[in-house]
Amino acid sequence: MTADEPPLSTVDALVQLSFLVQRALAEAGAEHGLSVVQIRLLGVLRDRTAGMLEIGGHLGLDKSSMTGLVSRAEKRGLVRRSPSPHDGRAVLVSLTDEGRRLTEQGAEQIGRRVAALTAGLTEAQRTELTRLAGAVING
Amino acid sequence: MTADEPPLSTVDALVQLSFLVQRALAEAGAEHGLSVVQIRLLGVLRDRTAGMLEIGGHLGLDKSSMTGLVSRAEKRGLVRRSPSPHDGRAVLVSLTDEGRRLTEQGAEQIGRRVAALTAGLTEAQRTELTRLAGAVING
DNA sequence: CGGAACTGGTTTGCGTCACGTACTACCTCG
DNA sequence: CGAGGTAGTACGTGACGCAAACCAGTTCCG
Repeated sequence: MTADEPPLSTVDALVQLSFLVQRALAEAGAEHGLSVVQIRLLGVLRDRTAGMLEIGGHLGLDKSSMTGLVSRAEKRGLVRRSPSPHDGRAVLVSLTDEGRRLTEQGAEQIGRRVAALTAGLTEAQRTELTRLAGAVING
Repeated sequence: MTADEPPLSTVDALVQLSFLVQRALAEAGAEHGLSVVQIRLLGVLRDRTAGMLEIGGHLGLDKSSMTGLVSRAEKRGLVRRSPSPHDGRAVLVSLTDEGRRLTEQGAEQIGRRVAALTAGLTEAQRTELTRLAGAVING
């Protein structure tokens, strides 16, 4: 008998939910030896190709943190560094074929895991949750 | 003019929302030199006093990870290790007064930051979001 | 043109965090 | 008592993350 849990505050609910999602992300990544940060890196590069600084902006990381992050991904053959044609200082980071393959595959698995979290909701509830989450995101 | 964003899938919405919340957590913690993990540690200890293994279970961490985590918190005077009266092997971890103070204070700041995320919602929407998140959590 | 100021990245050094393995001390059960 | 399981710790390794110093191209301006 699953006891009725005490009602959560909005804050507690969002915090706990975020941990659930993060854990799903971490587990999905672990299947391919990817950390959450690496997953985010691939996610950012999915539809664009960007410089280190720009990626760091998306991820909220310092540029000095980027070097190692990208280098590790590069060493695994997921990502490629190429010199910017317009700026001799800059570097463009993009997915390799292997990286793209892994990104698609990972996205699918993350989808499955996160969807499983909402398996207990009705379709209407899921839609509503998505709408509300979207409203928060586009604050 | 904030352009209408494209509609997000449920998965994308939850993932992005989780990152927003995690960032709020990280920022709130940073004000006191606490990492997200340390915050969680304090959170677990807020209403109970537990052994290393039990805490590790709540946090999803290996017992070997716990030693360092608790030791660092102990070094900052936030947490105390005491021998279990019933089991010579075990150790009981509990908050110090300083740790409790910081926990309360941090909880309040986290509350503010997370609440700020939902500032754009109506009260009814916030209630509904909380209900749906709760349903996922007790899924 | 030529130097000053700026900018994108890397390097280095330090601390946090997480894991696996190995080891100690302490139960518990037969 | 001895075998086996359990709670924690120690140690080495690796991913992260930041700050500060540094380099090489860029841009700005006189």
